[in-house]
Amino acid sequence: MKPSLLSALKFIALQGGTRHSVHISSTALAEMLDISQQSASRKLIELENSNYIDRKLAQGGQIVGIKSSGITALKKEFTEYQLIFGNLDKVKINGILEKGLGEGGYYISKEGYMKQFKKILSWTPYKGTFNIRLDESQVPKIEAIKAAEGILIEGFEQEGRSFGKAWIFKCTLKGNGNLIEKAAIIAPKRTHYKNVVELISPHFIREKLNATDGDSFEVDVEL
Amino acid sequence: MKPSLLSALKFIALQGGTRHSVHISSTALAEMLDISQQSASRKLIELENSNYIDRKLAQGGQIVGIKSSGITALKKEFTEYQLIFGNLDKVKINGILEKGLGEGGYYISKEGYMKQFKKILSWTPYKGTFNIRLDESQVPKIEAIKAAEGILIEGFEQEGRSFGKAWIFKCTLKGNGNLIEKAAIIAPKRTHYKNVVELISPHFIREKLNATDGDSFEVDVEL
DNA sequence: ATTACTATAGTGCGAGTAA
DNA sequence: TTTACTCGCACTATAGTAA
Repeated sequence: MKPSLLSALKFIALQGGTRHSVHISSTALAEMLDISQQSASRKLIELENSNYIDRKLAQGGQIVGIKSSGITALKKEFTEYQLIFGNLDKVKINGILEKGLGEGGYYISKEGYMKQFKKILSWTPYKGTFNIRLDESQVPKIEAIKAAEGILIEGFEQEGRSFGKAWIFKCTLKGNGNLIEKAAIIAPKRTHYKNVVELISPHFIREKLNATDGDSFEVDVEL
Repeated sequence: MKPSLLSALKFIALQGGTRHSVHISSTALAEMLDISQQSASRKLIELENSNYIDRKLAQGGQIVGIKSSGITALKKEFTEYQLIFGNLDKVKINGILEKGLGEGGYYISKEGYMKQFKKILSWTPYKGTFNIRLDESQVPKIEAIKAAEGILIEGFEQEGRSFGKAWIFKCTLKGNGNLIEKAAIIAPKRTHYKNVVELISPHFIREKLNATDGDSFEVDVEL
């Protein structure tokens, strides 16, 4: 959704449009958004064509209701601002199981990391990661999760190699009709945008949940 | 602030930019906003020129920090979403005292209204209103307050005239170094955008606070 | 009063590219 | 790899206006 459309939708919402239909005019919208009446009119048409709102012309304006996809868009926005201002203590992210490269398992099984996991999580991770690929729409969430700064795992040197710092976030995992209570997201401290999250857990999740690549999962992250 | 700039600023904020400087690249921003790298670069320049962010070019990208005016802009946005989704129980609005037309006093002093005020507020309003003019930036708040639906005051017929329904919102009033604990905003149920709110109170506020037109006040509204 | 069409003006986008 | 310039074109906004 284009930012300019969103701001028009937000105006309607501020009039109470998420709760009931509201009477607005293109002139009023134009004033509010500081654009011309004609542009405001077009925005309303665009919002309607994109299925975000219902419209009906009426005496001296129009009756507008925000449809569910419009409310979803606004909620997404709201959630992002909550993430920014730390108003959330849990975030749900959805994605699908992806085959790992085995790398994750190699790293986390290093004693330098394992010691810290045991101490912080009070369980011993299975020596492999469970990788979940998120779709693009979830990226802000994962970015914000990283920004939230989880529990710090210290880096260390071993066999002449250096293993970097990482964040972990406790989480639960739902999928295939099961719930895994003990799990955590592990993310290198210095990484950029990636839409795959790696989970550790005391269980060999793939086997326990009888999961195959492409299965859908929901991760509830504690911030 | 233009909606497209705001969405760029929000991206920076989601990276943690409200808390500390973040390393981002125009390419990453471009992907996220689904615009070209060139446009993303331009947005960052615009944000800097508009004093919303600090920038410093760095190895493989740039170090960006959100300045206080940027944070203010984001908070305003956040507040509006909180208003939309009813996540606020109090709203602060600021404005200046304006001479009333005497109309408000005429209406509220009608027995049909007064009876209801006494019952709901447990105090008897002074027979006049205290009118506060808000600047444009506060309009979303007053719109949202109305959308929140306050305590309903019923309409009635008297002397062949009909007096309409109204909402009241309990509030407090701060200004001239004083605090008025007992006050309420009264707004006709069917009105459109007006940037003046009318307050009632058991006190003759203008006298009690020794207030003159143009003085600044803060109204804390209970939703 | 409205909404919203058409025609034109102008802004902003992205391709190409330099540093 | 970056950032960010110029330039041409396309999209978008507004003026004028009808309904």
